[in-house]
Amino acid sequence: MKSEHIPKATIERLAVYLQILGNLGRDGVNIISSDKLAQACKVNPSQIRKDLAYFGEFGVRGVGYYIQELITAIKQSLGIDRHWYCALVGVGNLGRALLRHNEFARRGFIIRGAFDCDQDKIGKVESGLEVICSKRLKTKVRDLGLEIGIITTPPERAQRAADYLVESGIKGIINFAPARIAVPEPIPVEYVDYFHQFYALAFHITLSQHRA
Amino acid sequence: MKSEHIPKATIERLAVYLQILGNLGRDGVNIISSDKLAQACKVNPSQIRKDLAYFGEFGVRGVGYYIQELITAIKQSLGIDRHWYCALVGVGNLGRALLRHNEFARRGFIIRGAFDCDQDKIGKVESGLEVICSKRLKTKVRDLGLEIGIITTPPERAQRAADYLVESGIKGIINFAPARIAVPEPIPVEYVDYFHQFYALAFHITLSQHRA
DNA sequence: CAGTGTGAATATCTTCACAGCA
DNA sequence: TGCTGTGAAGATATTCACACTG
Repeated sequence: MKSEHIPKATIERLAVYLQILGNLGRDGVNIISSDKLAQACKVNPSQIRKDLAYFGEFGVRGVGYYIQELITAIKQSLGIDRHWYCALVGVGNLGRALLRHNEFARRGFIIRGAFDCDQDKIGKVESGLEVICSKRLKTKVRDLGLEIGIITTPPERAQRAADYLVESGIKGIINFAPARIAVPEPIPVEYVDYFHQFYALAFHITLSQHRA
Repeated sequence: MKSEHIPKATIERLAVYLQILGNLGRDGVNIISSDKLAQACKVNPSQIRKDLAYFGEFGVRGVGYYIQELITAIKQSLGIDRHWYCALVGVGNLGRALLRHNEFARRGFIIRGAFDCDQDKIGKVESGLEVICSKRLKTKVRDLGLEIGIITTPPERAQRAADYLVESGIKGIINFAPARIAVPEPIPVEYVDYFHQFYALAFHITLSQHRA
């Protein structure tokens, strides 16, 4: 297959497959069929086969998928078979929590620069990183090889942070601030707000109670 | 319209609309058209009108939507025009970070119980909450009126946490642990893993570089 | 012969286009 | 006149069903 346009939903599911495969691999499982994997992540088996087919042929007919190979293949497909250096902008509560969270490095997203525009914060050290003035992003992005920007400012400062990042030549942005940002077309932006999931849950609970 | 089945994507967008409307409201804007709102969140204007139509008629023809009214209407539609009491299971790094994060209470999700199965943690106080043995969930869920369970355990303990929560009569679960969990049909589960967004971003960046 | 890979069929979501109302 | 609300059309995504292969 190796098609051009890949559904957003496929990417999300690949991340889920990866998670499950990782846990299975740790449990010592070596091979899995699309049916079994489908059960584990509650999707349709053909969905899995189709999702994988966008990137290549990773299975063995009559057998299934070798877990370690499949993990490698998915990581390659997503582009996470390598390190990504990140710039974090906004050293508030959330920013500090993320800086301390060593899961980032473990998953290959290495925060190498912490930025803020607050004079009181600049120069202080957080998790081994000196907080640098946001206006110096451009130099640092170049010198440290930063590719991903992580915005953790308050909402009203998110756009400015995005502007600095874009200007500095960043390749993509993850925005944790509860505000939409505008960036030039080619730069991808992903939004993180786990309250969305809380809202969805509240909605589903309310709905089922309404029916009852 | 007031239809029965509502697309998952619609719920996600409602959360986005809410975010933008909130920011606009704070900026003193009173009325907005679906076109203007659509620009702000980069979706199709009909999409917004259709999303809202699932829940009722909130606009004024020839005028647009009164922002405060619309916010109220969306909150009601999602079931977040009230408080939700939550149980947090797993007082590790992530659990502690969430307990300290007062944004939860501000958005109406009040963590009233912190649970763990580690004897060393039980009895300690975190952000004003005494950590309680997970086995005592049932009593506490009843006594404190907890409705939502938040799982912040390591992946290998997520299923057990889910089992305790289900057994205790919880109405819905948010799972921050990087593992899928199985629960009986009627109980809704939402997964939170912001690395999914990092993966999606890495994918998009890699894709665009590959094209270049 | 079990289980993948995939074209065809179905289901779902999004966008269009315009009727209808303030 | 301007913008909502919505049926119909179009675009996308999911599932089916089976040919194909190790």
